[in-house]
Amino acid sequence: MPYTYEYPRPALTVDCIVFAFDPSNKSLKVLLIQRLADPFKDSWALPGGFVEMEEDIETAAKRELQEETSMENIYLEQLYTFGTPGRDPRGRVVSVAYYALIPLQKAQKPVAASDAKAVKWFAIDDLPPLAFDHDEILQVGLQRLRGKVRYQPIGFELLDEKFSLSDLQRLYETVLGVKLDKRNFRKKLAKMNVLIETDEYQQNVPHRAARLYRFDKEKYHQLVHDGFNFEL
Amino acid sequence: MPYTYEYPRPALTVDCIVFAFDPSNKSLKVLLIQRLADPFKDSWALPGGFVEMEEDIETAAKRELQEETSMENIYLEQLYTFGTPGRDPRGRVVSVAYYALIPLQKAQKPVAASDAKAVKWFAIDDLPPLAFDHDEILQVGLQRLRGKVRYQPIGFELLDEKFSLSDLQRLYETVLGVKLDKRNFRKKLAKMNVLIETDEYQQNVPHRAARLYRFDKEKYHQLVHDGFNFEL
DNA sequence: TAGGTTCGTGTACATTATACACACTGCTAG
DNA sequence: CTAGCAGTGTGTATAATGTACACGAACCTA
Repeated sequence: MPYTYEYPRPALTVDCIVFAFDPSNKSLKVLLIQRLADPFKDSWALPGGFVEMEEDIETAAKRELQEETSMENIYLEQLYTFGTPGRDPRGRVVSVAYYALIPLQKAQKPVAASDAKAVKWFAIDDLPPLAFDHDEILQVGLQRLRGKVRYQPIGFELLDEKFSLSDLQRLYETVLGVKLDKRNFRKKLAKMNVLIETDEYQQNVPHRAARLYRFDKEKYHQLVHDGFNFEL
Repeated sequence: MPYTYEYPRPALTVDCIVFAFDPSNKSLKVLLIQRLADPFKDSWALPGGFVEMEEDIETAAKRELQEETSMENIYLEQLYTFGTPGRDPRGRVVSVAYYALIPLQKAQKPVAASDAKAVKWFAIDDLPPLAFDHDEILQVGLQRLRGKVRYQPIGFELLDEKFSLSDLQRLYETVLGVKLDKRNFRKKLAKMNVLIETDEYQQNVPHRAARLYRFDKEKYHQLVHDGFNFEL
């Protein structure tokens, strides 16, 4: 059933950069799919797809994400819209890119959707070449993540509900690519007042177990609203 | 000459928020057009229009801008893409919003393009109701401007090539909505080392003339690249 | 020439950032 | 059972940065 318009129109897609953090080896990971069909058959690419006509763009991104990770309530933010003519060999395709932050544990086993041969986590510093302009999209996403982490503690979105302070520090060190001082890091966190101490401790670690903390979303939103500086 | 596709496609437009700053009365202004045609005939709206098929999205934004302001080399940045179904009564229209920063002097006399009955500068705190979801777009743009000003001195884009330190301070006070201390403001600026003192002074002012400064773009780009904090 | 308006400048004090080390816990392996 | 390994958790002194604050100089106008 064909659709006809008076003027030509680009196709509209979404692409998602799904970031996760693995505290065990301090690596930032991205979820990629292996394409099942041409163009770029068998290449790795960002998960994504066409936006349906009655569907909000962000809803489309969520739908695509859910197809791969079967997760709901994911932190999702619009990143940038890419629309240079020629970025897709099939014709003019404009893609709205989103990035998602998820705790690695909650998405250990991504499943290939119908348009993918495989789905896999890749460490950010060991990526295969990507289809289309997805390399560029990913770079923009990384930059944004690094920038954002400074004035909003989005780091929390990348950790499990309960986490140790060392995990949090490792996350910041990985994303920002710097080494932080343990005592000073904790001092600043304490002042921010967004952590809730729990009575739980790490389990099954071959050393003294660290206390686990939760994250106070209400206080956090207040602070973001007030333009608080979360530099660590 | 009709264009036919297998699946339905949204139309793609750009909208531009053009910010300018008037130091004389400390007001931040936005350029609006009055619509010539339905929908929202005679309403005020952000300048914008359809993206052509062979044209990059940013190029489209620049083109639309030039039609209204006849300025080139405008600071332009992609803001956000709005695509909620129903935001345009004519059908599904996805709009990539940009914001531009220009020195007011360089665009004193905007000219109405073919799709506009009038073009006018409005103070940000005295706006008419806007067509479509342009109120929302403008709010997002304002938020972004306020956020950005803290970690990138985009304020400079809003001033003439040569400006006094008081103008710059007024700009920051207006955008951020705070009052700053003159001596501390200058101390911080001096440390940033992005200002070049000229030998010129204000002309035709009814009081002691202030020295004019220029802005060292090279040093600035270096600092932005290094993640420098421009909070003032 | 007196008065109005904005310009341009420095210091003392409070706050915040940084550098730095060691005893404790809990597990593991001999 | 105990020695040692790995990671946890805690405080202080010093340097750097931010903040509060006032007045004489320049220039124009009436």
